[in-house]
Amino acid sequence: MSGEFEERAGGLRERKKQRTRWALIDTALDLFLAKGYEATTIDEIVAAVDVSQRTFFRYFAGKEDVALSFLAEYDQILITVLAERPPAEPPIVALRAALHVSLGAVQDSDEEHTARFRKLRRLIDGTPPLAAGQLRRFFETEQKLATIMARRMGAGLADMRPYLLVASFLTVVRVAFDGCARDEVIDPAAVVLRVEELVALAIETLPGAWSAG
Amino acid sequence: MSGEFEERAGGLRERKKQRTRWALIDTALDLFLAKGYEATTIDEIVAAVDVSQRTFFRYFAGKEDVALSFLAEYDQILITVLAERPPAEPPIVALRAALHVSLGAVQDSDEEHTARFRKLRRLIDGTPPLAAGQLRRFFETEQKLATIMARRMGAGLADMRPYLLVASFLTVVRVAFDGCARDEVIDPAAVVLRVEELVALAIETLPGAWSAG
DNA sequence: GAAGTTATGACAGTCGCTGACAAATGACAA
DNA sequence: TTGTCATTTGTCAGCGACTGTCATAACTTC
Repeated sequence: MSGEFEERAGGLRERKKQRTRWALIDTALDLFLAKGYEATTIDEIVAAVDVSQRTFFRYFAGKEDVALSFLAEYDQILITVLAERPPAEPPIVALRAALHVSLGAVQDSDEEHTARFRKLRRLIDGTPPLAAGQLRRFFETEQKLATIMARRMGAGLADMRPYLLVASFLTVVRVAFDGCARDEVIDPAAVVLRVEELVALAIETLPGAWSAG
Repeated sequence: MSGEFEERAGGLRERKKQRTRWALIDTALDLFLAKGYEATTIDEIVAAVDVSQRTFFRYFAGKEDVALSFLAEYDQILITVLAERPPAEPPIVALRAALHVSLGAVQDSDEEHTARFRKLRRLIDGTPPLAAGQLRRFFETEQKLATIMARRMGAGLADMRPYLLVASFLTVVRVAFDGCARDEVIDPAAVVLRVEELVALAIETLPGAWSAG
């Protein structure tokens, strides 16, 4: 399911919008890969899709956004699932479960969507603005997850422990993605595997590494 | 010592350069605080300092950089000190020691520099581009520290544990800064205290939080 | 004080991005 | 089908960040 959005055909208008949206995304990704991110202009993208530049900026917040926006879906899954986890569950277990569902959605993507993941992954390495953008997305998700976690843990506003836990958890996930980039692991299934492996490694080694202080 | 750079007067030329540099930084910070970051144009900054726009971009990589660049000094301290710590020391102890030195440099700043910290701190909250920029700086420092840590720990390239430790450590520091921002703690001394407190809290609680998985 | 190096200014241009208004297009009811 | 309405799109004009180029000015060195 490359997106539960264009499936629910809300009408011709909505369908058309989704079509341009994905056309812009795919064209942008291809151009970015072919000529480089910075060397590609918005004008080239919109010319290829045959829409006006103004329309581009009605769909996306900026050049960076056209490449990264479709990842937001998975952040949302993470947030939603964590919020619905049983409150009695240990925090780290709940986080891991939410991550598992989110990564599962990545793995269940159709061919088209998998191709986008691959392209984006190859693209982000060696494109600092995109790497920075992804970093920002992680941070935004962290804020939302931390709020949910604080409620789960019944923590007061001054209690930093939920923030600490969520932030360090997402950091592990991010490090896993970075590692995949470094080792040129681009297949979504392989990436997913590696993320969960690193979370397991973190659970195994982090307590010891931190408690030596 | 607001910077070990302008102290070592390398000649008239060098002194003049440092003077314009700080003039640009201070003017920018003041304007950003007065009118807002986005509402302030580079033209306004350079007009106030009476240099050309072109000169501005010879000193700084961009609008964001003029506000954040002077923090780089402290990242550098962190890196240098970690590299010089005795290899036998437990990793977390070495990180903590390096952090202590870096934060010590912040506390030992002169009045002028302390004022800059305050301004920047007030500025970053509610200015997403600057917050994102700081996030990026953290990430860059993380990469460098991780490399040093990998060498310290005698870890191979595939071993992610040094990355994991450094990244989670810097995340704790970052969360501490965020907490200061949220609670409007702007005094450098208070910020420093809070960061070290949160690191202590993390050492106390993170192992337990992570090992429950 | 002359020669050489380096910083600065002026100018022109590209590109990302936005506001405003008019034209086109799909939605819906008569 | 047709007319009305809401929404989307294109056009245009403009701002501001940022860069390359080249001449000029400033410091440095001998």
